[in-house]
Amino acid sequence: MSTTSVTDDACGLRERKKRETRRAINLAALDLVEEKGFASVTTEEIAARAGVSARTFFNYFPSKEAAVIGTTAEELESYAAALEEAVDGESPLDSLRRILAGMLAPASVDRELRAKRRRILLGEPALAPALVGNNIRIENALTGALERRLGMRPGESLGPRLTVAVAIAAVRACIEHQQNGGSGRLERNIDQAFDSIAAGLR
Amino acid sequence: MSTTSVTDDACGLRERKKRETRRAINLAALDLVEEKGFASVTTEEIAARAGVSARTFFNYFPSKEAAVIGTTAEELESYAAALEEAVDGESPLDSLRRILAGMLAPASVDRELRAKRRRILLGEPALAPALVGNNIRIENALTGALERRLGMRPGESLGPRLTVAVAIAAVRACIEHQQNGGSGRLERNIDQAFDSIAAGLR
DNA sequence: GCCGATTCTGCAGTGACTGCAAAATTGCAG
DNA sequence: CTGCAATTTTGCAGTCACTGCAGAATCGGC
Repeated sequence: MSTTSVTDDACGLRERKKRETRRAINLAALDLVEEKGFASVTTEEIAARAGVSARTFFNYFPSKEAAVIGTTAEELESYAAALEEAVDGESPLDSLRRILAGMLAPASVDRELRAKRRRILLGEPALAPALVGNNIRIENALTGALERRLGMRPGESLGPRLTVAVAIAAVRACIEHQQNGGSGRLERNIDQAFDSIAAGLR
Repeated sequence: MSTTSVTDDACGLRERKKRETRRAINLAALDLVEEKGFASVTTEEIAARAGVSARTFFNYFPSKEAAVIGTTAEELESYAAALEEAVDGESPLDSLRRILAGMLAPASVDRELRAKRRRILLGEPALAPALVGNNIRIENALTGALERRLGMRPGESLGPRLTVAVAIAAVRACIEHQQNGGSGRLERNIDQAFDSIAAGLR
């Protein structure tokens, strides 16, 4: 009901507190997973370190995995907004390359946090299923955005969903390639992957 | 029931019995999910209907989801073998189109079972995360096969993994498109998707 | 300082999943 | 057939993720 702007305006104190709690739980989860490994961490521990009750933990996240991953609706909206706005001379695939690469790169702000996230999320094989599950959310958000950018109704054409799904798959393939000790460096491989796709795979 | 399936070498009696048990659990799981929905089915029920103890259930499948999905190592190997062998005039992407489409199409044998599987697996949103998780196994198997077909060492190049990941993503996008009430028919959309990819997405 | 609405918390319960050791079953050799 | 070793099944006890519910605490506006 409140007119929450695109990213964030410090509206009520109540809202801010919820964000802080959410963030605290996510950070506690990341730290604990780094210390002991995903399997050895209990939701009670995470809740305790975050300073909330065990029950409140599940008011913020539907599962232990989700608490570690910690993707917020705001992030999704922000990526969607970035894709929705067309940039001159940039194809949808180009935009996706830029946005998805940005999700992985440690940003100027929160540099260490982003790096830590990446290290922990990609270093825990037990999280892989949950991560690809999370990709579905991202795919849906980006598909809607691309449809709007192209002036289409939802589901009108297969095109937007296909483009988004392929782009996400490309990034995921590069990550997987890296984890299996594959050749090359991540950033470079992603560039190469998008070039291959634009040129037409065989 | 004694008709051992197509790709089955009747080795020992012990081995055959394990296969039958595995299959019985999978079928029981499918039936029960169809009757009551995934969330309302317990692993004990599945075990009971399959005629094994609750504990034995977990000797065959690591989770409730896996029991419903029921992908066997033999299936994976069979798909991998199909991809590994090169066919004249068929690019890797073409082979993947043929093989992946074959996984979805109700085969001549087991027609009803395949149809039922498809109906139940795709009709249960709760299974979506597990299904994409399962895709990782398929991706790894197919990536290895394509690497061998191209005479590459594992991880030598990003190419094979990228091709496989994109192909799987294409099929998944078509399914998702269908489930969201999107336009067109599945078979046709898959063809169109692979054509788009071969032509180079933008 | 008071009230309605939201949020937090404790409690009790269900059910997935695991390790362990005894019991049943199988394959094989004598 | 018959014991014997290996494999598989099973029951049991236990841990932990996750849920509904109802009361306690907190917040925002008056």
